[in-house]
Amino acid sequence: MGQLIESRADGATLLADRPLRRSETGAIPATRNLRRAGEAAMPDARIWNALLGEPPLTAGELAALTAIARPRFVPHGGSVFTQQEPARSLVFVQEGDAALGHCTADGQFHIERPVRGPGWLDQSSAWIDAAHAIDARAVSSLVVVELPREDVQALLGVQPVLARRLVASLAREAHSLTLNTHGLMHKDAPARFAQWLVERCQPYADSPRRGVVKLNERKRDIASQLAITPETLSRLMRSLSRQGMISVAGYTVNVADLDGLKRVAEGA
Amino acid sequence: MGQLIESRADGATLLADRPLRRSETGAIPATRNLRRAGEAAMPDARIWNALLGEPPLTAGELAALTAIARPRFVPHGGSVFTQQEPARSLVFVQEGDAALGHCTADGQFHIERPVRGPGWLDQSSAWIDAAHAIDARAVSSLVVVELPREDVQALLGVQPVLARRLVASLAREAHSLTLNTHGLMHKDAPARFAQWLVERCQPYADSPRRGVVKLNERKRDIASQLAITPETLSRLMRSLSRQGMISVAGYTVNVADLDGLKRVAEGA
DNA sequence: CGACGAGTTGAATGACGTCAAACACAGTGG
DNA sequence: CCACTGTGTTTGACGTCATTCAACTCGTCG
Repeated sequence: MGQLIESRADGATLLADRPLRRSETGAIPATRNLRRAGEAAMPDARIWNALLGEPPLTAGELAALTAIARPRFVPHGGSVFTQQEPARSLVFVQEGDAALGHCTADGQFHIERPVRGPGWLDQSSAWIDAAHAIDARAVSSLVVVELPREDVQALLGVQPVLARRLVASLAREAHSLTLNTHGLMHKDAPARFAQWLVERCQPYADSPRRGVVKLNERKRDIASQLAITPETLSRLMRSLSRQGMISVAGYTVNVADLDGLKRVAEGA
Repeated sequence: MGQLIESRADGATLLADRPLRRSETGAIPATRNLRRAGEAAMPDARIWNALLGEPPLTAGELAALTAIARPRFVPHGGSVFTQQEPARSLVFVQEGDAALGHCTADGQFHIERPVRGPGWLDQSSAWIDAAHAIDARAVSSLVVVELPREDVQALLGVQPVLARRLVASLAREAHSLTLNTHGLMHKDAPARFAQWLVERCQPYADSPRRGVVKLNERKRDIASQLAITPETLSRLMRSLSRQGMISVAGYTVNVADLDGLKRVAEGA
């Protein structure tokens, strides 16, 4: 009860969904895999397929992967790995919400990229005997899985299809990092935010120019990902609202002009 | 003759080396490989080892790679590939100077990352059937080599050591892109420029706190890489000079306080 | 010489960050 | 039901950093 209610210019009355509060994220999700450190479940087919891309893996490949997986439990707020720490495994999140970012001097953690559910945290550092490039933290309780480099390397020779998948996965990351770098170098804050919205906007089936974006994270964390301050993000949302491109109700953003948003995302 | 001469506060009189002028870069370098489009030489062992990292490749591996290499000549200023263009090969520069960047509306090319001699231009897009993430242009005349994805993929199964190398090479790129992104998000212009200097500063053997950086590109291109304007770069150099950390003579930067520079690079 | 391109410098503008105050809401304990 | 607190967001005033625009220098090339 008692959620934020706002009435909008278009006549719709929207019920704002719950913001993510610190105390809530602390609660351990009611998931069968998260009971205790010792008994974290091994990743299943769904996880591996989500990590390694489209064509489903064969039973043999799944078995080979599962054989080398080293699952590990990380409590909410805990550190998965830190920058400078030498990487000896490929690391991914099997379940839960994590974030890549870096720790400031005053103990604050600045999120650069959130990583949800099945998703890689670091699939590159271990291959080149380098330290992890950035810190990784548990935003919720997590099951992370480590794949020791030597073991993965041994698999490469035996399972060529798997090798192809791992390469593709790494390539996907390099590709998206390249695009991301490009955006940071040449786009201003409004363009980056508009792009962020466009990327997660689900257009309505009946009117593809409109859509909704649910904000699942605190706005300050969104700002952090965009490399701007929460204040600036707030002003950006107001500015886009005034232009009639979006309307904001708590943690729900109604996109009224997706094409306009795309234009802003390209511009500058 | 008639090079720029500046006298400095520390009393040294320095002969500035030649800046890169547009017209000069147009000249085809006197290199045996660059005669005509048809006769670009196949990459040799030196090239492959530079591309794929430390432990030298075996004769068999070299032969396998050379068998699938498709060399191609690109004249100075020409386009190697463009954004949006679907990638069907891994692409690297065998010889010459290229640059990754993007073309502005008014025909200007903004350099994001220069790529010299043996160096990858795009080793990720082809693996995921994506378009090239950014444009690539020839800063000098080039021999670029394309490795068709299917052929490389076939190699993966036969040459596990080669697969390991390709993965490492891709991982190196992902790792450095991650660090780069980090810098763009959290460091201001002075910090980024200081880092840029530190990275290419060759410290003197007898006094490791001092060193030299030769600028091989136009300053506006350096600015472009740092995502700042030439004016700002000029002011930054003056500012660091005033603080006594560097002294600038044309296209030679004398680093007087490497530790100080490193401090600036970390700060902010 | 004059034109041009590269670099520098200064003044003005703008974008974004910083700081402080106010507000909204959830959770607490009376 | 109430006040009280803590966290998250919003808003405004202000400062700072970097870009923009315009002038000017220097060296090269025609």
